[in-house]
Amino acid sequence: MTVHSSEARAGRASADPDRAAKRERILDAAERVFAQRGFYAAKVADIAREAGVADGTIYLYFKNKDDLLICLFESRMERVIQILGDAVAGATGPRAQLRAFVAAYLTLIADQPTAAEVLTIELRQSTKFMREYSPQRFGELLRILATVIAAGQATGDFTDQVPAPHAARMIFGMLDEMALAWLLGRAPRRRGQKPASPLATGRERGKMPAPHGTDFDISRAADWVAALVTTGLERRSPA
Amino acid sequence: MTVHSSEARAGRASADPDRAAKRERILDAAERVFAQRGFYAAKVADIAREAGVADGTIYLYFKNKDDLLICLFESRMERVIQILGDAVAGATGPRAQLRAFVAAYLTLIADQPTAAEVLTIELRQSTKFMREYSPQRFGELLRILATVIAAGQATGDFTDQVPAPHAARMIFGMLDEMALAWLLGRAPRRRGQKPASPLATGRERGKMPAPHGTDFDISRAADWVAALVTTGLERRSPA
DNA sequence: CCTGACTGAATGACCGTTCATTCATCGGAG
DNA sequence: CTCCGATGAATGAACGGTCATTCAGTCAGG
Repeated sequence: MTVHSSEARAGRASADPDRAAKRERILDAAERVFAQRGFYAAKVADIAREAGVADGTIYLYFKNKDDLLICLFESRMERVIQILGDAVAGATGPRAQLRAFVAAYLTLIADQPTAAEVLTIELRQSTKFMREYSPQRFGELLRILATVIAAGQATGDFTDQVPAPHAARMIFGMLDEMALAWLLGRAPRRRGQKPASPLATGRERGKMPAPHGTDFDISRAADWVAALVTTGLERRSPA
Repeated sequence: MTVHSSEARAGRASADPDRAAKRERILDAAERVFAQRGFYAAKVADIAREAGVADGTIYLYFKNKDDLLICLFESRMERVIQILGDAVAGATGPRAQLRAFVAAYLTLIADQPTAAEVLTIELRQSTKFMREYSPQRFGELLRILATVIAAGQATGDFTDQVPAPHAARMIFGMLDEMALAWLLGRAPRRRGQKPASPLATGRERGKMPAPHGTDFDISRAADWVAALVTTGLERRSPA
């Protein structure tokens, strides 16, 4: 399908650019389906339908369902790291860089909620695996942050009470939790199908509108995170 | 179908205490198996064997596999909340209470790594579901923390730049991430069986000893978290 | 004997994966 | 330019393996 004018040329030419596009179509579909149903509940057939291809076609592009998840992770994570790296590079001085990182991360979540949902929620279904499987990507993200902090410690802007790598981990934890809270607090489910949750196979409980009433402006979260990270909770000077 | 937990009473004399004990045996077994294999990869038969009962027996105590996970969650989470509540109650003043909470949480992780693994890692396999399903328990935990913070804000010990509930979330995120890092950084796998990870069905990569070389004294983590939370990264006074 | 807790082999549904087949496209021969 | 066989991407029905769940028995205690 599609292949109109362009590809023509040198015989097999259609293979490369077209192939990549279809691969991307499948990844996009997988992203949507995983986000909606969760990895384990997502059927390969669902993804195929969503991508508009046959079940078997998926196996021409990916080794198996696991491979699909891994490739999706790699693809999206690369994008994330790119953006965060740019954000940091675009700021000057540890404080500004730290703030830029935080803001960029949360903006990313807000802008790409579907991708974020997969990275933040569904991939956790195999966090243990993912972090064992591709510590690089995830470590890369932490390293960007740790580098900023270490730099700040070197210049004396930041205290060195907390080792930079651990500080980075904690900050990531804060961001991750805020992202999670925000993602779960949005309009609950999308389409008509079964309510997605991997476990909900059994009964269907009346879906509560939002987990706790958790629903907030995520851009404000950046300020909260930045405030907590830089100045902490304690009042600086007595009242 | 199946009994509703507490109903029994009258009927069989031995029924109640005995029954509860066996139920607990199954829960313990499930905890171990889930921690080792992950929820989806864990077979009901594995849990039965681990508990020393027949497959069918599990269904005399739990409605189904999902129910088993839910009950496990409820059981362990109750314990956690109890302990954290006590820790806070045992300290005086917002700062001390905050520190007590942090220390108690991480101590819990260190003392009960198996339970922690289930709550922190494997339950995440269905975070979306769990948090939708039982927001109470999880919210309870956050509320303990938020209450401490709000109290501190009221007394003027803490800044109110960050709304207490969100501050609580962020702190929990930090703790969670540190717990995760520590749990994943320990001696990788236990028994002989397949390497547990739900996804690793495919190839088997030479298991790296530890994700990044992440391995640290978790009790020290309490200090880091407390430091970051209370005073932040920025140096208080110029160098 | 009853009773009912317990057993574990048997059942059946479900889904990832395969593969025989289809068909659009292409290049060379006439 | 047209025709023809080759090519391999795409298809989707069917396969096979894996478990969760069931239930017809077993048996110990009363």
